Amino acid sequence: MRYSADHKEQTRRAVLDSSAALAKENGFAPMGVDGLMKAVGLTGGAFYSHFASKDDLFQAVVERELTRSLALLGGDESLSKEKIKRCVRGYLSLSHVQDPAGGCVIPALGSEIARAEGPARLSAEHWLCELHRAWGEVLGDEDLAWGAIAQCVGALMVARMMATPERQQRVVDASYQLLCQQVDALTAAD
Amino acid sequence: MRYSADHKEQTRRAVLDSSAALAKENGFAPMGVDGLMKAVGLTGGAFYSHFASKDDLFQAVVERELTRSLALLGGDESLSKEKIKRCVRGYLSLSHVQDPAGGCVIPALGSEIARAEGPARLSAEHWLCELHRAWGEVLGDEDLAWGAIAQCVGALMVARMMATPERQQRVVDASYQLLCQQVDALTAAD
DNA sequence: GTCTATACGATGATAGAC
DNA sequence: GTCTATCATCGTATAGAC
Repeated sequence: MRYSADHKEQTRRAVLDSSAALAKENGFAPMGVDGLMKAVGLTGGAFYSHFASKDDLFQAVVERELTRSLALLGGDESLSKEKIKRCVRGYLSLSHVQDPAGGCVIPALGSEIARAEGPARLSAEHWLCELHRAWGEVLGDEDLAWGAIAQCVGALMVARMMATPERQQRVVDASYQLLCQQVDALTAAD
Repeated sequence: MRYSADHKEQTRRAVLDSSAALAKENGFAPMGVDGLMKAVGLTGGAFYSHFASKDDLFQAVVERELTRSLALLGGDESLSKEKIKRCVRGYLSLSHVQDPAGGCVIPALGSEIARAEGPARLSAEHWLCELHRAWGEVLGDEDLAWGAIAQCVGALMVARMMATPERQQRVVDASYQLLCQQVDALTAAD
């Protein structure tokens, strides 16, 4: 073949990376196959050597993103309350608010995922439940585990609707303080 | 004129109502002007007698929705902790999770609003700050006011990503319990 | 595997008849 | 104000040359 053995895999990975960032930035639906491939230096026609359809890409993007986020937030075996607090601190940060392309997929594409009825939604459900299980084990409180996840997702969405950095910071800080209080209250009760 | 005086206003209202529901259900971007007008029994061409552009409609939809939600959640002068809890109970309900078309615009179109740079985003910011002010006054805790808003938004988004009603219910119930605990803790400290 | 060219439908928006 | 007809553009996806 005219192309090296792993060239295809590398290209597919590049398309996936670029598409994920673009989708989180501007939404998945308005993203065109043409512009998507141009972003990695190729033309639209080459897309279908790597993905069966745009829907196929959506599923791949969601799975890639969720796997990455899970590894970042709860994949580690040595999870502890302190580590969760550190993860949440990073999640509820101004830099995360202002960098949707590099951040978590849930606040960016959550509603699109919720509307999807295919495997993308099932992946999201599975990942969220997995994170809930991990956090619930450490926190010892299943309600708080769901509440913390919802708090993080909601705070980021609300902060991103704010126009000024000051207000964005205000929202994520408030959520972080609340979460810390709740986690610390549990610790005190141990 | 061939049409009664308030006919235009009525039609505009109908388009607005229908578009808001459709946008919350399937997203605003993928909604076509043609299908949008067909939903109220008209053809696509008539759209531009009521809105300058699709962007103009987006702005109108967001403002309409936010005004309505604000009235429902914090517009009343007789706001109290108990009333906030009742509002939150309705917000964090299975019926709300399963009826995006009739529910709050923030979890449904939040990311699209956040990406908008025009008046729609400013409207959202203003409305969220207004709700925060109202809840903050009653709760006497500004952090908790932001946290409660974020909790509601996030829980609804997370619940909508769940595939089964049981898991959806689980998520919103957990968030409701947490919020009640926090509000009651404040009341006890009064 | 990637390119160019193309088929085909849907989109946002406008013009003119009624 | 609403309709039909139309334009220009862009969308996804495919076919064939290299």
